[in-house]
Amino acid sequence: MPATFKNYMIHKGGLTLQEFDQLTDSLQVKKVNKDHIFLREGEICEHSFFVESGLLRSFTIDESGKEHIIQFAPENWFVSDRSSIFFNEPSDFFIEAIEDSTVVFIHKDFMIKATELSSRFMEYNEKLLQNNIRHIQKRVNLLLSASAESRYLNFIQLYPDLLLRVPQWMIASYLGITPESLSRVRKDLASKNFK
Amino acid sequence: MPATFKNYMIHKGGLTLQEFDQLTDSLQVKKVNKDHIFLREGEICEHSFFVESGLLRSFTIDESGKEHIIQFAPENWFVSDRSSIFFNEPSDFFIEAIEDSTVVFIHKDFMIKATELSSRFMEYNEKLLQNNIRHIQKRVNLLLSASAESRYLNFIQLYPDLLLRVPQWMIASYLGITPESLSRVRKDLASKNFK
DNA sequence: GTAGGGCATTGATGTATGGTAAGAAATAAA
DNA sequence: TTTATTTCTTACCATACATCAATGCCCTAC
Repeated sequence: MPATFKNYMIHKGGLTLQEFDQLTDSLQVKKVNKDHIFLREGEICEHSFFVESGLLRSFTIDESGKEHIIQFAPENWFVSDRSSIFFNEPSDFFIEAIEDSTVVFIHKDFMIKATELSSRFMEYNEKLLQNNIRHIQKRVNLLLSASAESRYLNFIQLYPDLLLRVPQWMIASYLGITPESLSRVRKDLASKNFK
Repeated sequence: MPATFKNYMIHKGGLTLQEFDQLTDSLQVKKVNKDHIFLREGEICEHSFFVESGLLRSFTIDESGKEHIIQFAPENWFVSDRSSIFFNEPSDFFIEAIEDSTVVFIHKDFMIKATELSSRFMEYNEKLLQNNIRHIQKRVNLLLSASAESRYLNFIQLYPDLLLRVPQWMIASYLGITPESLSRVRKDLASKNFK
């Protein structure tokens, strides 16, 4: 039984206890180890994932074999390939556990049924979508306009908790720079703070 | 009467003629000149804009005064600041006409009412949202992983028609490079094609 | 026609970030 | 504990792209 997720859906997702209980067929909770892969590039994404504990990431791999991190998903976050689910297309990216995690597998039916069942859930779901857009949009803007250093500072502000949990090379990958560059950026910042 | 928009809504948006006619209060068609500004940074966005003819762009201006183009909107495209509309927040960006244009001002009520009126429109609207996410997501991935040259090539593929209509410095701005750099990229590509 | 403003190109040079390689430090494995 | 493996740092050099400045090219205005 997905305890955390159930609470989350009832308190934030706008579902009643009764509604939620009608939907449990589409849910599975699993404990997975670090490095477990939930989705591979080319597969069609059938689930959203809700992280009850632990930490996931989604990332692409480009032609030259480099990874580019799209998103981190710590406790109480969702991660999936919306486009793959919605358009039934092969996914562009991978989803993987960075830590041992407890994850709710939410079959795509869940969203459909929940939307039919509850207009409050529907509103919640649209809010998620809109939030998602806002977030990606800001990221585009940062990538277009900001230096590596200010993108890093922005990251620290947005995800202070992740700083400690995520290896630096992944943060670098999220920022669109190399681990070496991030190391240098950090060195510069440190020296500035001592002046 | 917004002829093109009406057709568009009926053929693609899932509205019936009757439904559409109930919603015209929320619509206004305007002819505007090149350089007309529809939305400024800091304002709360009250409308989506549908381009019947002409060409719009949305863009941000960073602290150092540089413009960064978010989106081009030619005929039959929508442009707005979804986040500003949905969350009632001041907008991060500007929307402006690049050409003399005929534009439908769609008050935010339109979407709400149309969604209540027609479940087919609701589906259409969600499809728009999902498409939007897919698109921005791909752009993030390109910005993270691809060189200026391949981003330009990608742009040509995606928007062959815009190539001719949009000044190069704006394409450069969309790609996240300077006009000078784009000029050099083009020079390189041209020389490659003669070998 | 001439004048002026935006736009594109080009060259010279600067800067931020990348690539490579080595070593240090941390973490996991044995 | 010792050994491996991964991660982080640092130094040196390479490269992509930015910046600055000059020139020419269209435009449109007059």
